[in-house]
Amino acid sequence: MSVKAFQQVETKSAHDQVYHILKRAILAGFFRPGEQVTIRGLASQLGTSEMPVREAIKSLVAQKAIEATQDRKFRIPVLSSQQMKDILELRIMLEGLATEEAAERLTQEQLDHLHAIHEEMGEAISNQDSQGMIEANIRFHFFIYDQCSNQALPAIIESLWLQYSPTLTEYVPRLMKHLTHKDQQAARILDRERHTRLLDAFKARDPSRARAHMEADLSTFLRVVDKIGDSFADDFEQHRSVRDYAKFPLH
Amino acid sequence: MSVKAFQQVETKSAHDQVYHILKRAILAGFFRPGEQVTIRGLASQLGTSEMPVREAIKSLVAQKAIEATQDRKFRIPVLSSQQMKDILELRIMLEGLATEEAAERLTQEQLDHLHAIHEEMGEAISNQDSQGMIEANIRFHFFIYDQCSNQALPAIIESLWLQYSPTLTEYVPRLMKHLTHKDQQAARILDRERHTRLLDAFKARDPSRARAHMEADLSTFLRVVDKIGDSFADDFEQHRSVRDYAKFPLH
DNA sequence: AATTATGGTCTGTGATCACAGATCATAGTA
DNA sequence: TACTATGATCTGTGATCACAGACCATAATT
Repeated sequence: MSVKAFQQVETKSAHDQVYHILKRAILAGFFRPGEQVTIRGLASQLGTSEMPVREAIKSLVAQKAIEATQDRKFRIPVLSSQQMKDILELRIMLEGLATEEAAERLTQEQLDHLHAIHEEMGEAISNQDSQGMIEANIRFHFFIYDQCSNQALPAIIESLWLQYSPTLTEYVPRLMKHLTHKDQQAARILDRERHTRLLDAFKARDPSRARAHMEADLSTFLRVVDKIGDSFADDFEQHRSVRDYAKFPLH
Repeated sequence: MSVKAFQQVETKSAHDQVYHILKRAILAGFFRPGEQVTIRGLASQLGTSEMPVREAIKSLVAQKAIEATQDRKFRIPVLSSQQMKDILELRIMLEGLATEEAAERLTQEQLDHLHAIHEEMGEAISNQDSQGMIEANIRFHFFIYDQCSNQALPAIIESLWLQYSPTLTEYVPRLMKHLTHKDQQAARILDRERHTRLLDAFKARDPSRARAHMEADLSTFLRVVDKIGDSFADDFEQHRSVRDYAKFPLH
């Protein structure tokens, strides 16, 4: 289910297509926290009518990926640093478990596929293709999670990512400013470094080491968020901009 | 959010009301696994039009509380014993954590409220009021989870309950048959016994003991499901019956 | 000039309708 | 009698419309 967010979904229903497009767009950082989303706006930009968009938005509201405000509008949630930390705490548990379970089951073929995604991500970094980098990162993680033995787990992890991604995307460049220049340089290849360490653990057939790496990386980020706190969270504003959905075609 | 499923929701939107009614109905075992739910059927029985019901169903589909079948119908999911075990495994982690966190924060007032629910459940058992027993049980658990420090946790737990409750309700009487008569007698007051032990741990201000009790009880059930397996899961059929929504008034 | 009133616009909401696909009972046919 | 064909019915789906509330810019009034 979750990795399908970045695959072509072969459903005939317009509602499902809109739903998956919006999920992809949210995960890819296409929306900014606090940004308002409107039914008619999305409908016209996606070339469909209100109905499928309404249902998709309501579905995402149920998953807390979109927020229904008191004045009867929809917007992308703005997470406080406390909410970020809460979700990170759960991510450490759940993605740690999923990583360990996946490590116990990964076939050579699946490992090769992970390597392929890893290479794609390397190319995206080389080409300064941040969009491609983000998408490769998502596909890398969810390909792992989808291999875990607990079938209920990937969906929960995905729901956390959906809540968390827009604020995360907004946080990252701001977190960068709090790092030294040397650390910034390191951070640019950090994701890939993490993936390399994970792949090593997978190759070594060491599930607990794989889990430890995943947990450690998320814990590092948790500490950073905890340190920075809400010091810059107050300037999330209501965003409204013309959106280019060319990357998420409906047909 | 979650405990509100059993409170009066003061929203003006028909969609939200239908959504909460359906959640309550699902958690309370009102639907049987495999049972078909239809938009027009619910709309007429709830005295509203198709639109709010459509949106509510789509929301619940996104949470996997309702399943969209391949032949374009909606039905209550039928979970295999493996799916039950997967969810139970996550429940042990998540409800264990939530219980521990709640135990660290419970005020005396909240403890008193838990006692009150505990008493209600005792009366329901005495009166053979199974509906009241189930609802008291739900309120007892979610009142605890709602007190945990991690604000993202209760919603995840609720989503697991929504997936899990219909099949669980169907399982229980069948599991009973696999117990000895003496064990059956014990099982009738099992829920209350569990709650008593939990309340003791809460009163003793012992979070880790509270967590251990919660985990142990769920683990016991996990072992039972594992032992019984899918031996009787094949006779879940498509149910269709006239539903009495009198207990879930829309207005 | 400052305040109030007004009207247009944008929002979600609920209702209704036409339609296509699936299903099933019934009637027609071999 | 057994099989087939047909038509009624039920399903979700998508589109469209009217409506009320919020918002805002503009005009009228004090």
